[in-house]
Amino acid sequence: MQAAKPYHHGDLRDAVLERAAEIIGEEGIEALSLRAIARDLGVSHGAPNRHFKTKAELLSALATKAWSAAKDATLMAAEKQTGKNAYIRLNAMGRGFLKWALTHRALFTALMHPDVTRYAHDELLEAQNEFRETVRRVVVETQAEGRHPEVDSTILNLYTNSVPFGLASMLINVPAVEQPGEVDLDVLIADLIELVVPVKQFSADQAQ
Amino acid sequence: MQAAKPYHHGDLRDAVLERAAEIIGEEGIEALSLRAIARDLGVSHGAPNRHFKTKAELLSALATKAWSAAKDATLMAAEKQTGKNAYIRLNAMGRGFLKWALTHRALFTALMHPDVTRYAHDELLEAQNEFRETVRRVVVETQAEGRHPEVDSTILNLYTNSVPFGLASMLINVPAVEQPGEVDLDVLIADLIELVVPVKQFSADQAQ
DNA sequence: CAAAAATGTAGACAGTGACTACATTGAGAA
DNA sequence: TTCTCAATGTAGTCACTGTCTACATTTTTG
Repeated sequence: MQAAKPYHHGDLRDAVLERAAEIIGEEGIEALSLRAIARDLGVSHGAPNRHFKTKAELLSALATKAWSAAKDATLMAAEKQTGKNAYIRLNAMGRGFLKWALTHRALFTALMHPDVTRYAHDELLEAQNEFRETVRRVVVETQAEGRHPEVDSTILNLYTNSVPFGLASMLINVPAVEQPGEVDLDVLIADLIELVVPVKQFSADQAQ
Repeated sequence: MQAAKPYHHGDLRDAVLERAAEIIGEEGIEALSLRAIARDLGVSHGAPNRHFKTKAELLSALATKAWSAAKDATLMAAEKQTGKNAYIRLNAMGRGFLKWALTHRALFTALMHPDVTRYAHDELLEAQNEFRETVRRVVVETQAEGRHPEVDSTILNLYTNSVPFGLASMLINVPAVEQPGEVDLDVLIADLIELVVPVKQFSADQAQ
């Protein structure tokens, strides 16, 4: 006979976060319920409360994870362009972030959820700050290389961030916005980011 | 003696929508409850259901109202620039929209709520479509005047929309993003939109 | 003026978040 | 190793919520 189900789950905290992301993706954030998660994981309805005192705390933790994952995806895109100039790296970061957001919609949703701000924990602010600094550093570099030198760097940074965030928000949350096909996605993303951080100027074979 | 409270409220549907927006602004969308709205308005807990069969329907109606208000604010900004070229009109629309979003945060939140998409009614799609067409027309005009002629108009339209939407989303929903002061708001908005739809080129006294 | 549609009320039900007291387990101090 | 206690899971409870019913009141309409 099989060993009886152990009293302790072992990794309930992560399992709850993972299932929460699944439910948000499948049924929407409004349908998220601690008790349903507990049922799905085969634990009692109170168990998740050991790891998240309130539902807001669960959302906050999910958003923290999302900021961290977004930073990783953005950084990884930049590292493929090590050695290149800041334009090329920032362009890659924009594409990397946008691709991540569109392929991890539940996490991006948590990231931008209007109520997460209200109950932001220190960890959340920390993860969010790391993301922001990661981007800001390269934005400032592009400015040193001649991108919009006339503009205050805070403004340029806000603008640069707003495009990927706005695009992801609209494509994910706004009904009936033109949804790109699977194949076109990378091209669409590249065309859009090119408008914010142009790099075609550095590509010899693109000379028109 | 006072006349007894009338059996019928008179304008319950609008009152519910208005109170819902207030609650979202004050306590967040997660705290929204049909029963609390009913209590606040002094009607029985079931009364709102006569006007909104489900909570999702209420959110959908609020989003519809929001799209319509956003369109009005955007159009009104454009009409002040009648006769000017499309750059100037589109720039004004961007500023008008962003100003509206930042001064009507609850409505903008409803507009972008991730679950509204899921239960979108025809009216919502209609209101959203009117907004999109309003913007798209002027975007296409700017392109005819020489703005990014190399880009597909759908891409340019997505990009143009993404900046105000992204900025509003970040400033409203992302914790600890640089919050501008009251006085600076118009300047900040103008500087940001200038990056998307430049108009300083048309202003003689701005020649550097 | 009568009938019917619209609107509001009151009660019920299952599901939820959050709290409690209690049970089981595992890790570190003795 | 054994004991102790913090961490983790369980089961019960409570107020509250969304939604559904049956019924009451008002307004509209034919």
